[in-house]
Amino acid sequence: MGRKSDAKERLLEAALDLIWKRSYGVLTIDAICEKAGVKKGSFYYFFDSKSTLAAAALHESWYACGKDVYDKLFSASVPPLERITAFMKSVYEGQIEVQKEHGQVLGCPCFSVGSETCSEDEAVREKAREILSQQLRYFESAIRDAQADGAAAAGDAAAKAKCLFSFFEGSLAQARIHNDISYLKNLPEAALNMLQVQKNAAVG
Amino acid sequence: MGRKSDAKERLLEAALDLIWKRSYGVLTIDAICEKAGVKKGSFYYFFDSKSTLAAAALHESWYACGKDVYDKLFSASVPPLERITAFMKSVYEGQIEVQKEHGQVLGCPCFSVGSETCSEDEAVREKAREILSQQLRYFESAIRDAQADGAAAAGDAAAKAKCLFSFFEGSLAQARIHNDISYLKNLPEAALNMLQVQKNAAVG
DNA sequence: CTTGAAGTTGACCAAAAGGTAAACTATTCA
DNA sequence: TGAATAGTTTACCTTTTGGTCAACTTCAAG
Repeated sequence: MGRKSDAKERLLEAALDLIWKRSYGVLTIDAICEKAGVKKGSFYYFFDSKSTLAAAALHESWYACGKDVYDKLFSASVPPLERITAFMKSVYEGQIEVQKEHGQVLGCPCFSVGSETCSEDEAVREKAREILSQQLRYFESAIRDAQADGAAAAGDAAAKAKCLFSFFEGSLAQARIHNDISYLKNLPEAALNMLQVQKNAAVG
Repeated sequence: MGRKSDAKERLLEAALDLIWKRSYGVLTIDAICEKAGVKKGSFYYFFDSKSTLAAAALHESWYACGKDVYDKLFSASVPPLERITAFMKSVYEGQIEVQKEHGQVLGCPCFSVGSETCSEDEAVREKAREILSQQLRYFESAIRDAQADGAAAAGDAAAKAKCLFSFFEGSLAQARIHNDISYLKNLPEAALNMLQVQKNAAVG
């Protein structure tokens, strides 16, 4: 019973949007409230600090959206290396859209925020780490499957996944920093190279 | 003539330290002043905003320190691929020290700040971009030299450099986010792999 | 149609932040 | 010695921010 409201959702959305488009540091409770069209009193009805809200916003964005995308692209029904290339391609295309819409490549909010909050703000830091660790596991299991198929070179799959994921996130961040989508264009191809797939030499 | 002072240097140092250990977002003029042991009036005597100071701090840290390290490690007297592996190794070892001293892997301030300020704060953003672009060029020219020597696979050196540099910065950022030095351990080896050096198969 | 739970509002407060300026101090050159 | 220059300090102001609270509104179940 009682009154209904979507204010909580609006706050989560506003916070994520500010974090993604700008940064965690730029978050103020006033700014979030204004963007969400919610009064400060209501903010404190739902959350007890901006850190709590930000962690919740990252959580929602992953468990209610991002994860589904990963699940689809990394589906076991797709050949393992294709999961990776398809994922890379989809990120590239996604960021093209983002740049068109916002005038800026925005990259991955967890990675940016994770780096920003790594030495404080435990709630946010831990949430970013949690999500990034989950994303890493998609890479790892695709690599393991590719190795089992003989499609990827053998070797420590966890270490390779860390490399590939670092390369991926690093490229995304460069694209954000330089607002330059070209950092993402060769991602699919470069990912395959990293996994040392045997290639048919393209004879000119 | 007039009075002497190192207040300006102390402000630059304090700002860089705060940015590196925490983040750009956490910078406040009061905090910088307190850390530097300088009164706010003096701050405004030397700088006109925190953004100006931060850009100057990044500038100083690169042109008065960082660049020398790159120049030494990427010296033309060293075989090109060794420049890269030696660089990677030195970053790994450097960050071990950083973690020991500060309890945290801190990574590369330009990369963190660049990502944080990419959609505002033009002065800082441009300075971070400038420095990162210069760093990229060290990679690019080493790759070019390695290709000329036949030590690295042929192909678009600029694109390869972007890949390698993204991988490098991505790994550093992961190490920072997870406070986990292991992201950097295999950097030298992984860098060589990325450049597709012909390897002597290690026969067990 | 009332009652209580759920959510909203506006007014308010204290602290922190950005920013200014006039008076002061130290240095050096003439 | 005394300007002129370079840097420092203190006190002050305004705006922004984080945070609280009591009064108010809406809703739905009994």
